[in-house]
Amino acid sequence: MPELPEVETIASQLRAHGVEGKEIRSVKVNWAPTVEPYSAAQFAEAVTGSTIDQISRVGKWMLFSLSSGQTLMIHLRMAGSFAMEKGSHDRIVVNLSDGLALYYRDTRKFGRWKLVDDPQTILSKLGPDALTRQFTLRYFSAAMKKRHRMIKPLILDQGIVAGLGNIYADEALWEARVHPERVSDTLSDAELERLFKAIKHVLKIGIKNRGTSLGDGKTNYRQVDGDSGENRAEVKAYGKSGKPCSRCKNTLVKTVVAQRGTTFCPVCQVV
DNA sequence: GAAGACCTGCTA
DNA sequence: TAGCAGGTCTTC
Repeated sequence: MPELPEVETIASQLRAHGVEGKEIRSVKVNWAPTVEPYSAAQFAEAVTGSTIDQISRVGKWMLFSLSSGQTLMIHLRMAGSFAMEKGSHDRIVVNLSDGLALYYRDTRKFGRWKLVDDPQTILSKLGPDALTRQFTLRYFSAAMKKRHRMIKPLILDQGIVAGLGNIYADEALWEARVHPERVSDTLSDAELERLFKAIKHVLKIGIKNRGTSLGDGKTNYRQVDGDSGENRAEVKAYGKSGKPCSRCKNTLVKTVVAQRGTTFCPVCQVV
Protein backbone atom coordinates (compact mmCIF):
# COMPACT_ATOMS: atom_id res chain seq x y z
CA MET A 1 0.00 0.00 0.00
CA PRO A 2 2.84 2.33 0.50
CA GLU A 3 3.38 4.73 -2.35
CA LEU A 4 5.88 7.56 -2.53
CA PRO A 5 4.46 9.64 0.37
CA GLU A 6 4.21 6.65 2.68
CA VAL A 7 7.76 5.48 1.90
CA GLU A 8 9.06 9.02 2.36
CA THR A 9 7.28 9.26 5.71
CA ILE A 10 8.73 5.99 6.91
CA ALA A 11 12.26 6.85 5.73
CA SER A 12 12.22 10.23 7.47
CA GLN A 13 10.81 8.74 10.66
CA LEU A 14 13.51 6.06 10.73
CA ARG A 15 16.06 8.87 10.45
CA ALA A 16 14.31 10.73 13.26
CA HIS A 17 14.52 7.60 15.39
CA GLY A 18 18.28 7.68 14.98
CA VAL A 19 18.65 4.60 12.82
CA GLU A 20 21.31 6.28 10.68
CA GLY A 21 24.73 5.75 12.17
CA LYS A 22 23.74 2.62 14.05
CA GLU A 23 25.56 -0.65 13.60
CA ILE A 24 23.70 -3.82 12.70
CA ARG A 25 24.44 -6.22 15.57
CA SER A 26 22.23 -9.11 14.49
CA VAL A 27 19.41 -9.92 12.12
CA LYS A 28 16.56 -12.38 12.46
CA VAL A 29 14.82 -13.29 9.22
CA ASN A 30 11.45 -14.92 9.89
CA TRP A 31 10.30 -15.13 6.27
CA ALA A 32 13.24 -16.06 4.08
CA PRO A 33 11.74 -15.13 0.67
CA THR A 34 11.81 -11.48 1.76
CA VAL A 35 15.58 -11.28 1.33
CA GLU A 36 17.19 -11.43 -2.08
CA PRO A 37 19.31 -12.72 -3.61
CA TYR A 38 20.59 -14.53 -0.54
CA SER A 39 19.43 -17.17 1.88
CA ALA A 40 18.37 -15.85 5.28
CA ALA A 41 21.66 -16.97 6.82
CA GLN A 42 23.81 -15.49 4.06
CA PHE A 43 21.90 -12.25 4.25
CA ALA A 44 22.31 -11.96 8.01
CA GLU A 45 26.01 -12.65 7.73
CA ALA A 46 26.47 -10.13 4.93
CA VAL A 47 24.92 -7.20 6.80
CA THR A 48 25.91 -7.94 10.39
CA GLY A 49 28.67 -5.60 11.54
CA SER A 50 27.83 -2.93 8.97
CA THR A 51 26.69 0.53 9.92
CA ILE A 52 23.58 2.02 8.33
CA ASP A 53 25.21 5.19 7.05
CA GLN A 54 22.30 6.77 5.27
CA ILE A 55 18.59 6.20 4.62
CA SER A 56 17.17 7.58 1.39
CA ARG A 57 14.28 7.04 -1.00
CA VAL A 58 13.80 6.84 -4.74
CA GLY A 59 10.26 6.26 -5.99
CA LYS A 60 8.84 3.56 -3.75
CA TRP A 61 12.27 2.16 -2.88
CA MET A 62 13.93 2.83 0.44
CA LEU A 63 17.72 2.63 0.41
CA PHE A 64 19.94 1.85 3.38
CA SER A 65 23.54 2.68 2.45
CA LEU A 66 25.77 0.36 4.43
CA SER A 67 29.34 0.95 5.54
CA SER A 68 30.29 -2.28 3.74
CA GLY A 69 29.67 -0.45 0.48
CA GLN A 70 26.58 -2.49 -0.28
CA THR A 71 23.09 -1.03 -0.36
CA LEU A 72 20.03 -2.58 1.21
CA MET A 73 17.12 -1.75 -1.09
CA ILE A 74 13.74 -2.22 0.52
CA HIS A 75 10.42 -2.33 -1.32
CA LEU A 76 7.31 -2.44 0.87
CA ARG A 77 5.02 -3.59 -1.96
CA MET A 78 1.46 -3.94 -0.66
CA ALA A 79 1.74 -4.21 3.08
CA GLY A 80 5.27 -3.67 4.34
CA SER A 81 5.86 -1.33 7.25
CA PHE A 82 8.42 -0.52 9.92
CA ALA A 83 8.17 -0.15 13.66
CA MET A 84 10.59 0.35 16.51
CA GLU A 85 8.61 -2.01 18.71
CA LYS A 86 7.85 -5.69 18.43
CA GLY A 87 4.49 -6.54 16.88
CA SER A 88 2.72 -9.22 14.90
CA HIS A 89 3.85 -10.34 11.43
CA ASP A 90 7.40 -9.15 12.04
CA ARG A 91 9.18 -10.76 9.09
CA ILE A 92 12.63 -9.32 9.86
CA VAL A 93 14.07 -7.98 13.09
CA VAL A 94 17.27 -5.92 12.93
CA ASN A 95 19.03 -5.40 16.24
CA LEU A 96 21.10 -2.24 16.22
CA SER A 97 23.68 -0.65 18.45
CA ASP A 98 22.50 1.44 21.40
CA GLY A 99 19.75 -1.07 22.09
CA LEU A 100 17.67 0.03 19.12
CA ALA A 101 15.73 -2.52 17.07
CA LEU A 102 13.98 -2.29 13.77
CA TYR A 103 10.90 -4.41 13.11
CA TYR A 104 9.87 -5.00 9.53
CA ARG A 105 6.28 -6.18 9.34
CA ASP A 106 4.49 -7.37 6.29
CA THR A 107 1.27 -9.34 6.61
CA ARG A 108 1.13 -10.30 2.96
CA LYS A 109 4.83 -11.15 2.59
CA PHE A 110 5.16 -9.34 -0.73
CA GLY A 111 7.85 -6.89 0.36
CA ARG A 112 11.46 -7.48 -0.64
CA TRP A 113 14.87 -6.58 0.82
CA LYS A 114 17.50 -6.65 -1.88
CA LEU A 115 21.14 -6.44 -0.92
CA VAL A 116 23.03 -5.07 -3.90
CA ASP A 117 26.50 -3.84 -4.76
CA ASP A 118 25.20 -1.15 -7.05
CA PRO A 119 21.72 0.35 -6.58
CA GLN A 120 21.81 1.61 -10.16
CA THR A 121 21.15 -1.87 -11.44
CA ILE A 122 17.63 -1.41 -10.07
CA LEU A 123 17.25 2.38 -10.15
CA SER A 124 18.26 2.66 -13.79
CA LYS A 125 15.04 0.86 -14.70
CA LEU A 126 12.96 3.58 -13.07
CA GLY A 127 11.82 6.83 -14.58
CA PRO A 128 12.62 10.01 -12.64
CA ASP A 129 11.25 10.22 -9.12
CA ALA A 130 8.04 12.28 -9.33
CA LEU A 131 9.24 14.82 -6.77
CA THR A 132 12.69 15.49 -8.19
CA ARG A 133 13.73 18.20 -10.63
CA GLN A 134 14.42 15.51 -13.19
CA PHE A 135 10.69 14.98 -13.50
CA THR A 136 9.83 17.98 -15.66
CA LEU A 137 6.76 18.98 -17.63
CA ARG A 138 8.81 18.71 -20.81
CA TYR A 139 9.83 15.13 -20.00
CA PHE A 140 6.32 14.17 -18.90
CA SER A 141 4.62 15.64 -21.98
CA ALA A 142 7.06 13.97 -24.34
CA ALA A 143 6.64 10.63 -22.55
CA MET A 144 2.85 10.82 -22.84
CA LYS A 145 2.83 11.99 -26.44
CA LYS A 146 5.13 9.30 -27.72
CA ARG A 147 2.90 6.56 -26.38
CA HIS A 148 -0.62 5.61 -27.31
CA ARG A 149 -1.98 4.07 -24.14
CA MET A 150 -4.52 4.80 -21.47
CA ILE A 151 -3.25 7.51 -19.19
CA LYS A 152 -3.77 5.77 -15.87
CA PRO A 153 -1.56 2.73 -16.45
CA LEU A 154 1.06 5.06 -17.92
CA ILE A 155 1.34 7.21 -14.81
CA LEU A 156 1.45 4.03 -12.72
CA ASP A 157 4.38 2.75 -14.81
CA GLN A 158 7.44 3.15 -12.58
CA GLY A 159 9.66 3.09 -15.66
CA ILE A 160 8.11 6.38 -16.76
CA VAL A 161 7.68 8.17 -13.45
CA ALA A 162 8.55 6.64 -10.09
CA GLY A 163 6.37 6.99 -7.03
CA LEU A 164 2.71 6.91 -7.97
CA GLY A 165 0.49 4.02 -6.93
CA ASN A 166 -3.22 3.45 -7.22
CA ILE A 167 -4.35 6.00 -4.64
CA TYR A 168 -2.28 8.94 -5.81
CA ALA A 169 -2.84 8.10 -9.49
CA ASP A 170 -6.61 8.36 -8.99
CA GLU A 171 -6.14 11.51 -6.94
CA ALA A 172 -3.92 13.19 -9.53
CA LEU A 173 -6.31 12.35 -12.37
CA TRP A 174 -9.25 13.68 -10.36
CA GLU A 175 -7.43 16.88 -9.49
CA ALA A 176 -6.38 17.40 -13.13
CA ARG A 177 -9.92 16.59 -14.36
CA VAL A 178 -8.57 13.92 -16.69
CA HIS A 179 -10.52 10.71 -17.28
CA PRO A 180 -8.38 7.66 -16.39
CA GLU A 181 -9.05 5.99 -19.75
CA ARG A 182 -7.99 8.91 -21.88
CA VAL A 183 -5.37 7.91 -24.44
CA SER A 184 -2.07 9.52 -23.58
CA ASP A 185 -1.30 11.16 -26.93
CA THR A 186 -4.71 12.83 -27.12
CA LEU A 187 -4.22 15.01 -24.04
CA SER A 188 -3.94 18.70 -24.76
CA ASP A 189 -0.95 20.67 -23.52
CA ALA A 190 -3.21 22.25 -20.92
CA GLU A 191 -4.34 18.84 -19.69
CA LEU A 192 -0.78 17.54 -19.56
CA GLU A 193 0.28 20.53 -17.53
CA ARG A 194 -2.65 20.12 -15.14
CA LEU A 195 -1.85 16.45 -14.68
CA PHE A 196 1.86 17.10 -14.21
CA LYS A 197 1.17 19.67 -11.52
CA ALA A 198 -1.47 17.48 -9.90
CA ILE A 199 0.97 14.55 -9.63
CA LYS A 200 3.48 16.69 -7.76
CA HIS A 201 0.77 18.31 -5.67
CA VAL A 202 -1.03 15.20 -4.43
CA LEU A 203 2.27 13.57 -3.50
CA LYS A 204 3.47 16.62 -1.59
CA ILE A 205 0.20 16.86 0.32
CA GLY A 206 0.44 13.14 1.03
CA ILE A 207 3.89 13.61 2.57
CA LYS A 208 2.74 16.62 4.55
CA ASN A 209 -0.03 14.47 6.04
CA ARG A 210 2.35 11.56 6.63
CA GLY A 211 0.64 9.20 4.23
CA THR A 212 -2.80 7.76 3.55
CA SER A 213 -4.32 5.04 5.72
CA LEU A 214 -7.65 3.51 4.76
CA GLY A 215 -10.07 1.65 6.97
CA ASP A 216 -9.29 0.88 10.58
CA GLY A 217 -7.90 -2.63 10.27
CA LYS A 218 -4.35 -3.53 11.07
CA THR A 219 -3.44 -4.36 7.50
CA ASN A 220 -3.39 -0.68 6.63
CA TYR A 221 -0.43 1.59 6.21
CA ARG A 222 0.98 2.78 9.51
CA GLN A 223 3.60 5.30 10.44
CA VAL A 224 6.64 4.04 12.32
CA ASP A 225 5.01 4.88 15.66
CA GLY A 226 1.89 2.92 14.66
CA ASP A 227 -0.36 5.88 13.93
CA SER A 228 -2.47 6.09 10.79
CA GLY A 229 -1.47 8.54 8.10
CA GLU A 230 -3.61 11.65 8.14
CA ASN A 231 -4.03 12.12 4.41
CA ARG A 232 -7.36 10.34 4.28
CA ALA A 233 -9.14 13.63 4.84
CA GLU A 234 -7.54 14.96 1.64
CA VAL A 235 -8.54 12.05 -0.56
CA LYS A 236 -11.05 13.18 -3.17
CA ALA A 237 -11.58 10.10 -5.36
CA TYR A 238 -9.86 6.87 -4.31
CA GLY A 239 -12.26 4.60 -2.44
CA LYS A 240 -15.10 7.12 -2.65
CA SER A 241 -17.34 5.60 -5.30
CA GLY A 242 -21.00 6.40 -4.67
CA LYS A 243 -20.08 9.59 -2.86
CA PRO A 244 -20.53 13.03 -4.37
CA CYS A 245 -17.64 14.59 -6.23
CA SER A 246 -16.41 17.41 -4.01
CA ARG A 247 -16.02 19.62 -7.10
CA CYS A 248 -19.20 19.08 -9.14
CA LYS A 249 -21.44 17.11 -6.71
CA ASN A 250 -22.12 14.33 -9.20
CA THR A 251 -21.63 10.75 -8.04
CA LEU A 252 -18.15 9.22 -8.23
CA VAL A 253 -18.01 5.84 -9.94
CA LYS A 254 -15.69 2.87 -9.73
CA THR A 255 -14.50 0.82 -12.68
CA VAL A 256 -11.52 -1.33 -13.53
CA VAL A 257 -8.80 0.21 -15.68
CA ALA A 258 -5.85 -1.95 -16.63
CA GLN A 259 -6.75 -4.46 -13.90
CA ARG A 260 -6.75 -1.83 -11.17
CA GLY A 261 -9.78 -0.54 -9.30
CA THR A 262 -10.31 3.04 -10.40
CA THR A 263 -12.57 5.71 -8.96
CA PHE A 264 -13.30 8.93 -10.80
CA CYS A 265 -15.93 11.55 -11.51
CA PRO A 266 -17.70 10.76 -14.79
CA VAL A 267 -18.80 14.37 -15.15
CA CYS A 268 -15.82 16.57 -14.47
CA GLN A 269 -13.12 14.11 -15.54
CA VAL A 270 -13.66 14.56 -19.26
CA VAL A 271 -13.40 11.68 -21.70
C1' DG B 1 -2.97 -5.61 -23.15
C1' DA B 2 -4.52 -9.30 -20.01
C1' DA B 3 -4.29 -12.90 -16.61
C1' DG B 4 -2.03 -15.37 -13.14
C1' DA B 5 1.27 -15.57 -9.33
C1' DC B 6 2.88 -14.15 -4.98
C1' DC B 7 0.16 -13.85 0.31
C1' DT B 8 -3.00 -12.64 4.25
C1' DG B 9 -6.92 -10.57 6.27
C1' DC B 10 -10.83 -7.65 6.14
C1' DT B 11 -15.56 -6.72 4.29
C1' DA B 12 -19.84 -7.70 2.14
C1' DT C 1 -17.48 -17.69 1.66
C1' DA C 2 -16.24 -14.98 -2.23
C1' DG C 3 -14.16 -10.93 -3.46
C1' DC C 4 -11.09 -7.42 -2.85
C1' DA C 5 -6.73 -4.75 -1.39
C1' DG C 6 -2.13 0.62 -1.44
C1' DG C 7 2.55 -3.60 -6.03
C1' DT C 8 5.27 -5.85 -9.21
C1' DC C 9 6.77 -9.71 -11.99
C1' DT C 10 6.14 -13.45 -15.35
C1' DT C 11 3.82 -15.51 -19.07
C1' DC C 12 1.01 -15.61 -22.54
